[in-house]
Amino acid sequence: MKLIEREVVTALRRHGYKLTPQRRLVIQTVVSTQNHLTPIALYERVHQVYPNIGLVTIYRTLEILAKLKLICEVHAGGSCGSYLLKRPLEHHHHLICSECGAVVDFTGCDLSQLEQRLSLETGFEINDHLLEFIGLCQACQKEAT
Amino acid sequence: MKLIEREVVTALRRHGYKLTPQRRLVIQTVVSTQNHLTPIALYERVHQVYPNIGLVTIYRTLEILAKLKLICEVHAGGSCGSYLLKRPLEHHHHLICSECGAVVDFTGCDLSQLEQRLSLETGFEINDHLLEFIGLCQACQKEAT
DNA sequence: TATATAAATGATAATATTTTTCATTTAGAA
DNA sequence: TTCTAAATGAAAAATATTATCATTTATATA
Ligand SMILES: [Zn+2]
Ligand SMILES: [Zn+2]
Ligand SMILES: [Zn+2]
Ligand SMILES: [Zn+2]
Repeated sequence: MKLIEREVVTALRRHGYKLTPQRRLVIQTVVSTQNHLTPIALYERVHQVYPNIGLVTIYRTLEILAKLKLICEVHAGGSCGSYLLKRPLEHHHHLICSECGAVVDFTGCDLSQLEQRLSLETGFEINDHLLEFIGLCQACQKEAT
Repeated sequence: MKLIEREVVTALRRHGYKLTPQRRLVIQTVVSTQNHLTPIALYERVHQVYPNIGLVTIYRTLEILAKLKLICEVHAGGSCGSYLLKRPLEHHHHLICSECGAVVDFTGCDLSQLEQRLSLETGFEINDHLLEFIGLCQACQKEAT
């Protein structure tokens, strides 16, 4: 068993979750791919070796792994289905209030240095980036007191 | 009519889309809120003043506005439903191949200066950030030739 | 202004995704 | 080995999104 796999398994155990063969397989699959996977893509892979598994089990296992912060969510390419007027038409990003959903735009991200470093280190041809800051707007800060 | 609203309307016209009362209302609503909205939240608002509107019209209008790049998508708080093992448990981000979904992790984002600037400028209390780079991995670059 | 026409709408159905419910099975403690 | 709470999977329900199609309408043009 890979070291990282053992770590995930141990974390599950430590939090009192049982280690079922289904969960083992989900973990094995997640550990052994470099790609991000949707619940359904994951289901299809696990299903190959364990045809009896239910899609719900995938959802439930992902839920636990997310709660224990053992997996990350990827946004690029997908859609969270929430939209906003593009106020400055130029390149900009958002500062978002997690409480009320208010959005403030900002320009001047300057990630070019980081981008160049990553390009060199990984060989990726970088085309775009996604940057958001999450916090509380002034109004929601006051309400929280 | 607000200046920005007129700009959106003009852009629609310029691309040959008809200006229906339904579209006007969707645009008005998007223009007049600082919050990001889901299709359904938008539907509920427009529905108040135009009870006959269909949810499909909201979807279709958003689709057009997105294609013309007149709206932005927001990810914070939502879920794109794609997951990945958290390989370094420390704070890190992702470099994602838009072609094959391969993900490379990187650390050292250093956004603290930008974060501080935004905090001062907007009064937000910033708690988190979302950062992803999107591009083509080496393998997919070769395939593209 | 009246007319023609392609585009847009909304009702409905279809598809896709995610969550609930519940009877049965099972991992792990004792 | 036995017991019990947790986990599973089938099925249904709830949500979200997209497709189909008859009807309506915005706009170009006569
Ligand atoms: Zn940027
Ligand atoms: Zn997202
Ligand atoms: Zn790739
Ligand atoms: Zn960071």
